[in-house]
Order: sequence, then structure tokens, then C-alpha cells
Amino acid sequence: MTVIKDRRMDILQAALHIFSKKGYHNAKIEDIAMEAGIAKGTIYQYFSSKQDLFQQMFRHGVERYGQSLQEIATNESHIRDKLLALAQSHGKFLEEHIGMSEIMPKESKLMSKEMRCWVLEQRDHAFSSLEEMIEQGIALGEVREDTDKGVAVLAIIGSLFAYYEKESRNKEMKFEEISPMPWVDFILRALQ
Amino acid sequence: MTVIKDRRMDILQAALHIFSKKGYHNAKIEDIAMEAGIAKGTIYQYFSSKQDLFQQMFRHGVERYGQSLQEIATNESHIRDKLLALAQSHGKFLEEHIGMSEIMPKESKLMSKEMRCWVLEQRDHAFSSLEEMIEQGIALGEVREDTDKGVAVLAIIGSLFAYYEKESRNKEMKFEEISPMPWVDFILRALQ
Amino acid sequence: MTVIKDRRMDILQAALHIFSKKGYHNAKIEDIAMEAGIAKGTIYQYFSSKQDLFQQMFRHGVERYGQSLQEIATNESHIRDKLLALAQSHGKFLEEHIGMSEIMPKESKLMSKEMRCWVLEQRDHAFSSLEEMIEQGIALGEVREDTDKGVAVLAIIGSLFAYYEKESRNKEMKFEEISPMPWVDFILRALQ
Amino acid sequence: MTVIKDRRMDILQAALHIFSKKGYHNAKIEDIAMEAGIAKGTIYQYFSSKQDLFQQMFRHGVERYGQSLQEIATNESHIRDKLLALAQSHGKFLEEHIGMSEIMPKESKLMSKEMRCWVLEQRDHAFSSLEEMIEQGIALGEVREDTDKGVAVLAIIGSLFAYYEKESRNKEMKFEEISPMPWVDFILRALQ
DNA sequence: AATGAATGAGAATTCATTCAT
DNA sequence: TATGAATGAATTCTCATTCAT
Repeated sequence: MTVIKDRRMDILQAALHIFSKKGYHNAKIEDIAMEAGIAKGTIYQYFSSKQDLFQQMFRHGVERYGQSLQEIATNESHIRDKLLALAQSHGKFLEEHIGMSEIMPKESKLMSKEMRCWVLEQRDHAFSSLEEMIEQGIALGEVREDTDKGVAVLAIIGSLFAYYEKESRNKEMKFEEISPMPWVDFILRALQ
Repeated sequence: MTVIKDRRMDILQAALHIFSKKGYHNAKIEDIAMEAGIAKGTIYQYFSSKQDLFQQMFRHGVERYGQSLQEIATNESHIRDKLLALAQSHGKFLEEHIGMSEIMPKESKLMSKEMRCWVLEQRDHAFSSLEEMIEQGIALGEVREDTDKGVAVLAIIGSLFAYYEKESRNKEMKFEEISPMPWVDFILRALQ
Repeated sequence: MTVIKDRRMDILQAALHIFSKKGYHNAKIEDIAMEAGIAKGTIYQYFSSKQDLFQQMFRHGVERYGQSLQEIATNESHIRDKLLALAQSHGKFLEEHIGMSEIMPKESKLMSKEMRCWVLEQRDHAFSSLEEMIEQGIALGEVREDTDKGVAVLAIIGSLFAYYEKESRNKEMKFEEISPMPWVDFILRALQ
Repeated sequence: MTVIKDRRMDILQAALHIFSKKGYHNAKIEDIAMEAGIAKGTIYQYFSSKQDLFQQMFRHGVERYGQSLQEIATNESHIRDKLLALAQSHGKFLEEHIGMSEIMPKESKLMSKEMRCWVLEQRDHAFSSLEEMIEQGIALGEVREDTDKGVAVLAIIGSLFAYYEKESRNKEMKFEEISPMPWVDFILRALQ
């Protein structure tokens, strides 16, 4: 069985790595090519421009994050387990996409209007999943009925990011090693 | 009475505006000069480089944010009022510094090591103030004793950012017009 | 048979020409690129900066001059023939490197400390070769025994430059056409 | 008696100092102003441009050198004393105008055509004086009759510059402290 | 006359993109 | 299809010069 190398995927991976490490403007096409083990020109066989590469990479990452989040939010387990899984998944994602959360730029050039729309849609999807999670929690009697779902979701996401960011900076540990329990406990207190 | 124009301040303001709108790399020195109503070269009379300008602007913003946060966190009022004030101050700050939260880049070139340290210090100051706020709340019986202060602070900050970001994007309103009440209520539920 | 173009050499040649004609600061990178028949950016594929280009060009020229001088000074011929060869070689060199003698600048920025050292070393090498030439002349009875070798060498070099400079300016002839005989005769009188 | 400060002279002095130290292009007008103890703008009250300042400074230096040389060359003393005086005067001049010999650039922008002509004229004057010196030496029987005056003059000047340059670089002494005797002896051997 | 803040033309350098091999 | 040398638009920064005070 031959290993079929998917050049496109190699490049996407390399782009993720380099963009995350250096940010869009400091990442050189050549860096990415080198990381992918190919020549500069080859990238243009698969992507029409640096911007295109960035957008496709971004889209790829967002999709995967959204999927994983949806799966967790809509499975059958208890709210506590879901929050736990959410946090773990977030940590794992950060491990791979380290720095990605910091490169989403406002620059209109980087994000076409459609792309921006798509990102917001994806976010809304994700938020819907999480709101559904809250609803299920309410249905199961695990979450207080008077919970403002919208705010709860924002607080969950916002504090999750802040928590991982702070923890990873203070203790020099990998994202996956960070214990999500304190965060889960805190959130649960607001929900229950 | 002559109006004394403080060129340096003008430039700092213009820089804040342009950097926020376009991001560091897409903001041209000439844009900033134009916004400040001066010529390109004049900027270099007050700042040694684009990077220097960025850092001074950034420092200026961070300092002001930190001060306002500290004042609120350590005054005499109840926890609810403090959270409210915090949110309002945040909204007001975002109004002026629109987009600033999105331009803090990972790029090591933009942030000298000392600068980075200083920023983290400032953050720690801010976090300390907020932890103190929680403690006072506990002392006053307004906050549950078993609250994990560190996590609480992270959740407060993280969810505050997320809340304002989402609200402002959905409803097209100014930051100052966003009602902080839903957020305050949610956070209080976790604390009480 | 394809003509293999050595871009690096082309650029070095062009740089020599332009720097010689205009001096370091008035020589624009674009001028040099144009002279070399390439685009501005291409120069930076071969040299890291204008300064780097200057230094490499300079080093190249100095090396060649030093080699030719050493060969002449240490061969087997009589002192008169050596002086003659020296002058001819100098003329030929000036023809190619026209103006080079006038661009060696004091500016510390143009010459790194190591480069400066290297240049002085090269000079010392050259002077040693010439002193040896004088010694051989003494050994052969062609030069007076009481000759101060150090001063003689300086006088030879200094007057050689002055001679060619003056002659070329007065009579509008090429360097190679200038007769070195009057100079040789004068120097010999000091040596014999 | 009040000391009448001649601003123009102050500036000329400062310019000489700074241009000599840094070369034309690296000398900033502000540097010169600072050295002269005045403000940048003031220079433009006395000189129409940087170039004008350079030329006037240059002219001033060349004139003084030429005068001193002429005086020495045409006085009544013996050839040996004249050469000695020449060397001493040269050393003294270098002391004041340190580096000046290295800033005369080819750049056509720095030297107007008339200026260039004038410089060459001055040189011819100087050379005439020196040729006259040789002639007097011949008349007095101190110099061989068959001396090629033109070449002799060139050799005198060329070797004088080389001698001082080398000596000053090797031994770290001031120009005035360098003994001109070895040089005088060598030149005399060629002349006698 | 003296000042020095403001100006803006001009130059070095970078790097995404092209295209001949 | 893959390459990487060549390109040149775009941007930062410098500093001689001006001019209102």
C-alpha cells in the first residue's frame, strides 16, 4: 500500500503551523513551503494566493472545531461531562492550532465578505449547539430554568478561552495537561 | 487663549484609530499621519519607528484600562454595582479603543520582551484587583466562600469580552448602549 | 554551448562601475541593477544589502590588485622591469576599476571592523611584497644598501597613484596608454 | 574689546570638523549646527545649501593649504629645509583637517564644474610652486639637472600623503609628532 | 537674526507572484 | 507537475530645507 501524499493537505498543515506561530504578515510563503517540504512555486499549484491559502486553512480549522463542539454539545451525557469534554477538546485543539486564536485579524483584506459571513455563521451554529446543550440540561433538571441561554453560552466560551490562555501562560504546561476541573466547577455553579 | 495642540497626543489618537481599524501591518504610517492631519515625517519627530508608535499607543491604552478597572474593583460598593461598573467601563473603553482587543499580536517583533513582560504584569495587577474584589464580596457575604477566585476572575474577564463582542456584532449598536445586565446576572449566579 | 551567465559576477561588475562613477551614496541600487541588466530585487538574491554589495565588490578588487602586485614584486626580474610591470599593472587595474581609488570611504558604516582590518592586512601583505622586492634589489646590487625600505615602498606606491592620476587628468588618455617610464626613472634614481 | 564672533567662520570650522569625521553624506546639517553651537536653521542664513557649505569649506581649506605650500616652496632656504617645512606643514594641516583628504568625492553633485575647475587650477598653482622649488634647487646645484620636474613634484606630493597616512595609522601618534626625516632623506636621494 | 517643528521627496528593502525550464 | 530565479509594487524611514514665530 502506497502512502498517497496529499500535497494540498501538507500545505494546509504547514500553513496552519507557520501562520499560528508567526501571524499572517510575518509568515512568508517560503516558510510554509519549506515546512511542507516543497518549493515556493508549488504552493501556487494548489492555492491561488497567500490570502487564499490563509482562508482555506482557516476554514478548515474552524470547521473541525465546530464539528467537535457540536458532537460534544449534542450527545447524551450529563452537562458536567459535556463541559469537561468541551474543555478537553478545546485544549486538544489549541495544542494543534496553537496561536490560531490570535491570528484572526480584522483586516478586511484577509477575510472576504463571504468568508467573514461564513465564519459568523459557523459561530452561530456553534452557539446554537451550545444553547441546545443548555436546554437539554434544563430538560434534565441539571440547569436552572431561568438561565439566560445566550449569555450562558458566551460566558462558557469566553471564560474557556481566558482560562486556557492564563493557565498555559502561568504554568508552563501543554494545553492538554491543563486540568479543566476548576473551570467546570465554576461554570456549573452559574448554571445550577 | 490659544489652543495648545499636543501633537504627540494627536498622533497617539490617530494611531489608535488606524491600528484598530486596519491592524498593525495594514496600517500605513501615512494613513496615521493623514488621520492626525500632519505629514508623514512629523510622526518620526515624536516616535522613532512604526513599532515604537504602536507600543506607546498600546501601553497608553493598557494603562488607562488597568487604572479604570482597579478603581472600580477596589471601591466601596456592592459586588453587583462593581460588576455593573466594570461592564460599563469596558463598553466605554471599547468605544474609544474599538478593535484594540483584536490587534494584540503574537509577533515577537511588535512586542519587545520588556513590553511583553510589562503587559503581563499589568494583567496580573488587574487580576489582583479583581481577586480582591471577590474577597471583599466574600467578606461582605455577597459571594460564596468556596469560590475559586482565580477562576472566577478569568471567567469574569473572558465572558465580559465575549459578551460585548457578540452583542455588538449582532445588534448594531454602540458599545455604550449595550445593556450589561444579562451578563451581570449570569456572573452573579456563579458567585452567589 | 550555452553561455552561462554568472549573475553574481555581473552584479559585482556593475557595482564596481557605478560605485566608481558616482561614489557610494550617489549610486542607487536601481542604477546598479540597470547596469547589470536586471531588476532591483534580483540584487538582493545575491547580496544582503547595499553595504554588503559594496564590501564584496571592494574585497574582490583589493584581492585582485594585491595578487597582481605580489606576483610582480616577487618574480625573478630586475628592479627596473618590476617597477615597469608594477606601473603597467596599476594602469590596467585603474582602467577596469576606474575611480575605485577614490571611493574608499572613512565611514565606519561602510566598512565593518573586520573588513577594515582585512584591508589593512592586505595592505601590509602588499607592502611586504614590495619591501622584499627592494631587498632583492639590494641583494642584486641594483638598489643602494642604505635604502629605508619602508619609506621607499610608501614613496613608490604614493607617487605611482599620484602620477597616474595627474597624467590621466591632464592628457585625456586611457590609463593603459600612459607611459610609466618617467615615473620609473624617477624612482630608480632614489633607489640607486 | 569685544570678541566679535564670526558666525560664518564658526560654521565653516564646524563643517570642516564634521565633514572630515563623517564624510559628506553621513554628516547631518544638524550635527554641524550643534558643533557650531547654533540652530539648524541658522546655517541657512549663511549658506544656501549643504552643498554650498561643503564647497565653501572645501575652498577655504584648499586655499590655505595652497598658500602655505607656496610660501614654503618659494622662500630662500635650501631644498632640504623646504622639504622639511613642507612635511611639517602637511602634518599640521592634516591635524586640523583630519580626514579631509578622504572626503574629496568624485560625485558631480558635490562639485560644480566651476568648483572642480577651480580645484584643478589650485592644484596647478601648487604644482607650479613646487616645480619652481625644484628649479631653484637646480640653480643652486642642490638638485640634479636632469630631473623631470613634473614627475618629481608628483612623487613628492604622492609619497608625502602616503607616508603620513601610513605612519599615522601604524604608530598611534598625532600627525605633528610624526618625524618627516625618513621621507625627506628618501626624496633627496631621488633629487640629488 | 535665530529658531526648530513640519515637510515630503527620495532610497533601501521585502516578498508575493510569475514563468521559463 | 515542480521548481526557484527574477520581478517590481509597495512601504518604512531619513534628512535637507522651509517658514511661522
